[in-house]
Amino acid sequence: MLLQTQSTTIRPLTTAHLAQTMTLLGLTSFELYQKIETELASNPALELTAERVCPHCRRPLADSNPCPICTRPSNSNPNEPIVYVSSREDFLPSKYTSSESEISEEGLTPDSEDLPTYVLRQIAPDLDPDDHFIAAHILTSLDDDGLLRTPLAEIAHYHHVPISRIEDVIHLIQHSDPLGVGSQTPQEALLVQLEILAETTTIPPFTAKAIQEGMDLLSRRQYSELGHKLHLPLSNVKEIANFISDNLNPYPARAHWGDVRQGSSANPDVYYHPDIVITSQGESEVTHLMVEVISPLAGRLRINPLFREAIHDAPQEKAEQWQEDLDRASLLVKCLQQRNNTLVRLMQRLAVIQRQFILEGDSELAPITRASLAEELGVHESTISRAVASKAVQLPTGRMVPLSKFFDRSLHIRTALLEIIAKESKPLTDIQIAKILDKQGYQVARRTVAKYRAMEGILPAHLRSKNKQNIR
DNA sequence: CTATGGCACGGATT
DNA sequence: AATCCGTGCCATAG
Repeated sequence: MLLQTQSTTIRPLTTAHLAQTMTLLGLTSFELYQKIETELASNPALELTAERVCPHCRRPLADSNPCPICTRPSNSNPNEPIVYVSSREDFLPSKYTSSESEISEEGLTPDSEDLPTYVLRQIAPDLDPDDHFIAAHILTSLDDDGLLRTPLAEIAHYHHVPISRIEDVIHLIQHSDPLGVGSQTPQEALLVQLEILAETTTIPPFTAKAIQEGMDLLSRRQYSELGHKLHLPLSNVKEIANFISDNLNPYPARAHWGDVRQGSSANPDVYYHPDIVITSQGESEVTHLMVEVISPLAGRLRINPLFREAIHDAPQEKAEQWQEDLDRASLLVKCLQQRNNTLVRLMQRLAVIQRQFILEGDSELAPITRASLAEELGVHESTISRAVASKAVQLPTGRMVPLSKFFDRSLHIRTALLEIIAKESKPLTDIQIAKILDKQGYQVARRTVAKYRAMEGILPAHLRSKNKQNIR
């Protein structure tokens, strides 16, 4: 394996060293930024050097290694990705909103973890700063479906504000992507989506009414009764039902995270900060991948040499304090290096294994486990787990995905499934889908097909029509 | 009778 | 040790 980061030979590990490395590894670049910032402010032994820039390409460099792009041998293997630590200015966390830290604490599942942050970024520009707390509270209270099950009164009481104000914030949240998040019921979510959709599409008459008044009948598919209630012929009711199942999603969070496209209709001010950025260079056969592990600092963290000098003739009463500062500082620097080193090695390997996925998309994702990678790299499994958890990657397409997606065991099958359903001329049952998948080389039980379908938010065959339009 | 969702079990993964 | 995931069995809706 070429291109290692030269500088870090691993020294004898103290337990403190180990513990801190572990901690740092699990942090996102934003959290890292916070940590270093406070340390920098309180510890005189640390200093941040001026940013180092590659003399050739003017690329900012975050470690002491030579510029990986300019020093790279021209005959290098194109499959060998360039991985390095970068401090690109446009990803520096100093630009992030400060409300961030409050959001990501609750014990959410990894998949939904980023939803609150994602939504908050969208609404932040329109949000009264005083309401940030409320928004954060609401967003972290969402269940896995993106619905808010907590009574509004409870939230209002907690923040000592009138319910109407909570409702205003929710209104804002509901109208961001995924549409309808933060609704209290599936019904409400549908109505929000319907409202937006009405601007661009024609909607069967009485759809809103059907949702409002006949939700239970609708979900139970008791169409004839519903028709009776609304005084509509059965054909109209079926039309409404089909429209809803084709265009609306009662559980806003279900199939949406991961589909996040940047820049589309989302607010341009919205900042989604990756911890790792992958870009591709060149075209066709000789595409090179460049992987940047984002360093949250413009410049390099090191021990202040003056401080190191000064400590020799420190006044008696300060000596102990200073020594402690120095130790802490050097520990942090070392651990930081090690964190970066681990991440670089991890990405080095991942970029090779998942090259196809990065370039081609979901269907090419190789199903690998953290454990197998840990073995290859010769590190403990938990190291990989930590490194992978809660990190966001920006792919060359601009898509943001959680790093954990690189370890998704079933994604490739799910995309195959998605494709089958997209192409179907008439709704296929789970068993039929299972058979087709089997022909394609994916052996899955019929029951599993059903689960994947649910994961993707696709309705069962009998209430699916061939109309393959999505929300928006 | 067929298609699907719920529950729960066991093995793999973290 | 805790959690996740695929799967089989069974009840239920259509």
